Amino acid sequence: MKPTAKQVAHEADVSISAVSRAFSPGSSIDPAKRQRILQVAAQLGYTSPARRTAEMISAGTVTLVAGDLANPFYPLVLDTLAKALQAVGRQLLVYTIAPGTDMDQLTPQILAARPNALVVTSARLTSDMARACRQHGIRVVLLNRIQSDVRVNAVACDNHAGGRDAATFLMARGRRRIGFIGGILDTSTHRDRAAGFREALQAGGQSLFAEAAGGYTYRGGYVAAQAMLTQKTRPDAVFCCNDIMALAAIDAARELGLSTPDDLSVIGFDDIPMAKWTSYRLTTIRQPITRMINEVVNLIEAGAAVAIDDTATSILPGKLMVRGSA
Amino acid sequence: MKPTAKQVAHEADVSISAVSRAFSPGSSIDPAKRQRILQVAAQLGYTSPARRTAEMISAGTVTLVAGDLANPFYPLVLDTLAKALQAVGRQLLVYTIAPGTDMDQLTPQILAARPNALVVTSARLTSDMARACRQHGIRVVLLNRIQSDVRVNAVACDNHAGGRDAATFLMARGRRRIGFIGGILDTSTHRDRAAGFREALQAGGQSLFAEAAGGYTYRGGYVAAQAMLTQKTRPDAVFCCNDIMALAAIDAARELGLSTPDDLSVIGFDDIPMAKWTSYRLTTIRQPITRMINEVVNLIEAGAAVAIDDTATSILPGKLMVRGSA
DNA sequence: ATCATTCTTTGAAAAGATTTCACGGAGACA
DNA sequence: TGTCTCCGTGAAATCTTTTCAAAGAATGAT
Repeated sequence: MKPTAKQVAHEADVSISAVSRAFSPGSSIDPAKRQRILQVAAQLGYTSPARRTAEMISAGTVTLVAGDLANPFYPLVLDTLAKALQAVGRQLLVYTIAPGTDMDQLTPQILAARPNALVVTSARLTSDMARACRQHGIRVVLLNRIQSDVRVNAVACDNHAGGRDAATFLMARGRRRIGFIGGILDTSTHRDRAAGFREALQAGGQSLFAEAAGGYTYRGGYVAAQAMLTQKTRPDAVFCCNDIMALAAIDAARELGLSTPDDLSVIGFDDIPMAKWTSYRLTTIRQPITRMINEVVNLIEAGAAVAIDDTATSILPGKLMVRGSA
Repeated sequence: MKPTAKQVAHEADVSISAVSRAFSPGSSIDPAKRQRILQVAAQLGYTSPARRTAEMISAGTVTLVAGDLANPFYPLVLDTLAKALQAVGRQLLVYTIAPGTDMDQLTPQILAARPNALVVTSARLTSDMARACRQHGIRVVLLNRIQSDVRVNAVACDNHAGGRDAATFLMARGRRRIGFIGGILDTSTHRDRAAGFREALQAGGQSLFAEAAGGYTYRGGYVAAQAMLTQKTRPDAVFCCNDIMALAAIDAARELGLSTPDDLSVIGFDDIPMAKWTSYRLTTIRQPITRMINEVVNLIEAGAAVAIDDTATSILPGKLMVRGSA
């Protein structure tokens, strides 16, 4: 019935010992032979008992690689994901990496834990990592980041539409000198939000009045806004690529004696809890976190059934929350 | 050399099969017999291979139970802990629970993952849970919470001294109507900070001018501050039990046309990133996160060597960061 | 109350996997 | 070239899990 080591040994024309050795790391065996045995074993569907229990243990484990916990949006994501996974009885392993770093040095650690799935948010997935995951049968879901260079599942907010909505809204309010403070240039969130924003501006007969990159941080957003607002002619509105930069822009304006929204309209993206604070009342595009996480969990759960290499991309609509800042 | 099932069987006067069954959950065996076998096995130091690999896999896993990710202090803790554990090659499992909830319903899930250690922050550890952990040899560390009803390790900031420092500082600035906005009454952070604050006030010949509880949330802090500031005679200073409530107090004051620090001095606790933002420039007690996490990791690593039931409590000094708000 | 049936528990034995052992061959070094 | 060491190997020994058959306890129907 169940495939045994003996069958594998016979098929691969080696001894039973060799099969056992192939499955225990660190035992002395010719790498080529191990490769062949593993291949035959995979074909017959054989797994060693040790590996079987290992799979038992780590069954239902999801690894999250988070890039930027300093942005309050991501703790929110983490919290939502943690609760969603708890609800379906899965475990959540968390790794964080410094923003901008890639995750290659973590690869061995991550793979050693043998998670069922890998959720990556706000961090770059290298193609090496993607390949390694595919090899180990680990389902990968990119959250809020779309990469065309690797074929993986992705769930994101409709950043393009969000950018468009922001532009449309500002133009409808009669703004004529509209600026944009971006995040990190080679991220899909930056690109899509910028593209949608620019596109709608163009459709409304306007073009970008000013532009800068704020690196998704408060500090960066503050510096960028300050620079924009101290020009000879300053913008009367800015769309910021995320909320903390938008809050920074409001702070910078305030520091210069400008008031929002009279002197400067500010729109952000994310709808972090601070956006509601009375000092800010930030108008922003809300990301549908709960729905996004549901989608992620669905993809992970489906992953067990469906073939592993399908590339589903799920884009969910954001929602413009109009508060006081624009 | 190594103890085998046969030895255990002989010692416990049962068959080898029985020993095997005792170790595989769900097999039919008399519970009393299993108990006896497990005890003999523990005495001889025998573990079944399945369990051995299971221990291999989950070796170095630390579980964090976080209660309140909405307070930006805890994402900071999470990030620091994640990086520290990554550095020593351990895995971090994360669970979150709604603030105020206790963690008993998570117990089976948490134990099933067989972590090496459990770090609990901003959540209540029940004595059942503590007992279960002790039984399974899981080292427990309470972070930023001290419970006298269970005997576990704890790492915290010196909340008492922090409260004292806040009071001393406000009095030195000539404040005479000093209020306090607390968190949740039955938390040790609240109690210790309040006690230290009150004590120093008393030593300076003053007493609390006003007092309210803000539940550690922005909303709660805002409401509390608003209520205090709309009294006939309002306080000229408030010490808030954490930073988000302090920011809320500043917002509430601002909304009422009061300025900080002229009309109202505000001091917080934690030193979250937002405290530095130019709209707030919050004077606050900084918690030494890095040192606290180091301490936690030390306790966990030491846990392997030292006996399991020692009750180490490590209190680290905070530091008053003087900015603009007081 | 009695008998049949089923379920649980159990050790013996079979089956399966890992570890040990002894051997053979490939390089390293004199 | 000889010897020594180290790696890879299958056979065999050892260890563990699983299957099997039997005994006993519990349940239920008559």
